[in-house]
Formats: sequence, structure tokens, C-alpha cells
Amino acid sequence: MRSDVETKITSAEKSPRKERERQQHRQEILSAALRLFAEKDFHSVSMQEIAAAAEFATGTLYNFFSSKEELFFELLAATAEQGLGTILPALEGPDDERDKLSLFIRLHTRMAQEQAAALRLYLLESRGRCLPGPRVEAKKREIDERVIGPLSSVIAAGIRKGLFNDVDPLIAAKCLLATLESLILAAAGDPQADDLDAELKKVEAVFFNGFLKPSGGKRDA
Amino acid sequence: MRSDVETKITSAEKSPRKERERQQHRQEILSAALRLFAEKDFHSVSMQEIAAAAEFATGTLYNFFSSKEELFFELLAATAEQGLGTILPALEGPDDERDKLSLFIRLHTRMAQEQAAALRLYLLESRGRCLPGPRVEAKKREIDERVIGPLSSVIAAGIRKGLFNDVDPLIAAKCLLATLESLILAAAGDPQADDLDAELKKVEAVFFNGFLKPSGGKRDA
DNA sequence: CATTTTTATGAACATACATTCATAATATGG
DNA sequence: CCATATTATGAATGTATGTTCATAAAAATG
Repeated sequence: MRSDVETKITSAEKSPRKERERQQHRQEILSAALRLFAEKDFHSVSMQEIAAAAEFATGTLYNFFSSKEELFFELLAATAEQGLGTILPALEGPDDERDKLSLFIRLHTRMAQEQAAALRLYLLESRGRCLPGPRVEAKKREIDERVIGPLSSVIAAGIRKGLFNDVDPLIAAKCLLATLESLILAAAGDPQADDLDAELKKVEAVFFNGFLKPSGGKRDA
Repeated sequence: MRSDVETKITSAEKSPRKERERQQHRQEILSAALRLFAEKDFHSVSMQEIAAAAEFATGTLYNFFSSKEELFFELLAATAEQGLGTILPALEGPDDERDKLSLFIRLHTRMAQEQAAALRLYLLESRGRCLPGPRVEAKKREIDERVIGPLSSVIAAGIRKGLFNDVDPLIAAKCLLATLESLILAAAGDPQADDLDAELKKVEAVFFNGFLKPSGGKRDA
């Protein structure tokens, strides 16, 4: 090894290829873990199982992740970023607020198709806080904020422009998100092709027009 | 013991009081377990813990329940019945469909207050199918059906009477339920007094009127 | 009170599993 | 090729916990 200052650096810049290979192995482990966590919850997937699926020895996993919880955390963080990258763009840009919401809803179909396993991992574990640790819980809250914030902002903007009814933007955002998560998780259970797309169109109708016919004399609702 | 035919019956009709006492003990175990399962998920609560909380020995639990899973199942079934008893009546009777839905939504506040622990148990474990066994999963589906059925029927009736917009009744019911469950679970986390009641009123507004102002020229939504 | 039946006890058992570590394999580079 | 550093291995360890069972306490019986 060279006698320069780099000798101190134990594992970082050892060699471009070495590092790539390491990241490759890391990815293989994450990928195998994703497959398993998409089927079963945190407690029902063992490190031995993950190791076998990734074709590594049990102990090898600990060269990449300091614990099972950290492995899960990395997985959750990575898949969440992917998901956010798919749906958040719908809420940006100069479009009509109505169009933004419409696109936002429909992009969930794409997310459900392209990232089915990741979504299952996320929703399976994150709904109903049986999360494996405080760090994971915090990450979950952060992700939630990054969706609810922009979403309620768009709704608020629509209200200011007189485009939307005067609903509570935060509550409205929560309503929509809870619905989308629920339907996506159900669809991810038994994947019936593009049923989800049809369902989400109907969701759009429900949220855009609501239940009540405008004709009937409005009461205090 | 009497020499009659009853000698065959080992533990059923032994004596009125004995039987009452046994049911009392059973209830104490269930009650202790409920407290624990409302805080932590299935895997994080041990039989030893439940036994200690109920002030019985570990082995005693197995005189009442054949396994941890059965204990949980009984708990889930019992608490679910209680919950259904609170909210389902809103959907029966001769009322206006609009009033039924309104009452249905608001009864969730009462359920959240009166059966906070039971609700947490139910929602914590049931959302995102990390359920402890097929029997529990089946029960969960049954419960869901018994709410979604009547709810979508009421919506369908409202549509037929020209009171509601022509939404898909089943999808609409799922939207509403997912929203209610989500908000209730969030409120059960950090219980901020009667915030839930205010929130549910806003939910009512969202679902009744929808996002779009009727004034603006409707597009194809 | 003696006998028998029922119920409670909790230590012990078996299993599952996260994590560790001494060892082996492999790569590096001179 | 040798010496050294890096990475992979998987058997072993410790712990947690669901379940069992021989034993004890309690209650019922006559």
C-alpha cells in the first residue's frame, strides 16, 4: 500500500473497482432483502434468510450493515426516495391545481407498477406503527411530511384561486393519502393487472365531486 | 360428582359459580393482554409479560387459550364486535342516506373515545397485513366486509334516490374507511382530547362536497 | 376429614434468531 | 511467489420466548 496520507483511510478510496464491487454486493443484499420484506414483516424475516437469498454467508451481511435494523432502515430510505421521485413531480410546476392533483393520483398507478415490492415493504411496515425502531419511525415521519406538505400546499393554492371548495387543506391531504395507500396496498396483495388504474380514476371522481349532488339544497355540512 | 350422564362433560356445566369464576379469570387475562397489545405489536408482547400483567403464572394462560395466536384472535374478535356495535347502527334505520353517513362518521369519535385501546389493537395489527396467522387474517377480512357492505349499500341507495353523485359505491366506501382508520389511529397515538371530533367534521366536508367548486365548468373527471 | 377432581404454578425445554469471531479464502503489490 | 491487507465464511454464542409438564394448591365431594 502506498505510504501516503491515504493509508489512514481504511476502506474508503482503496480502489475504484474494489469500491464498485463492494457497492455491487451491497446492492445484492438489499435487493434480496427487499424481496423478502415485501412478503413478510420485519420480525418474520431472518438475517439467515436474507443471507441465503443473497447468496452470502450470514456474517457477511454485517460487513455492510451494522444490524438488521440498519439494513431495514437503508432499504426503507432508498425505496422511499424512489417513490417520492415518482409522485412528487406531479405537485410541482406551473400547472392548474386541479391537474396537479389528477396527475398526482394517477402517478400512483405507475409507482405501484414500477416499484411494487418497494411499496409493499413501505406500506406493510409503516402503516400502524409497528416499526422496528425509533430511527425507522423518524424516517417514516420525514417521508410523510415530504408528501403531505406539498400536497396540502397545492390544495391550499387551489382554494385561494377559487378553484377548490374551502376544505381544510391538511385534512384533505390526509384523506387522499390514506385512501391511496389503502387501495395500493390492497392491489399489491393480489395484483390484478391494471385494475388499480380504473380504481384510482374512481377515487378521483369521489374526491373531486364528493358525495352530495350540488342540486339538492345544501345544509350545514 | 353426580353419577348422571353429565359425568362425561369434563369442564362445561360443572357448576354455575365455577364457570362464572373461570370466565372472570379469562376476562382478566384478556384485559391485561389488551392493554399490552394496544401499545406494542404481536411479536413484541410475550406470554410471560401478559401473565405477569394479569397476575397469573405463565402456564395458566394455556388453561384458557391454546396458544398465543388464539389469545390474540379472541381479543381481536371481541374488540371488533364491540366496535361494529358502535358504528354499524348508524347505517341502519329509515334515515336519510346523507344523515346516515354523517352519523356514521361522527360515531367514530365515540368509538375512539370509548374503545381507544381496542381500536389501537385492531388498527395497529390489522393495517398492512403483518397478521400473526391465517385465522386472524380471515377474521380481519370478515370484519372489513361487515362494514364495507352496509356502507357501500347506503351509498348506493343514496345514488339511486338522486341524493348522491354517481360515484362507485364500493370505492367510495373504501375511501371513507381508509380515511377514518388513518385519522383515528393517528389520534390514538397522541390523544389530543377532542381534536378528532373537529377533524372528522372536516372529513365530512371533504367527502360530502369534494374538492372542486361546482361553479367552475366541469370537465370529464 | 379423606379422597378425588380441578386449577394454578413456574421452572425447564425447545426453538428461533441476531450477532460475533476465529478461521479461511481472496486480492494486493512488490 | 511471498507477505500483507481485505473480505467472506458459518459454526458457535447468547438471548428471548412460546410451550409443556411434573408438582402443588385449592375446591369439591361424600
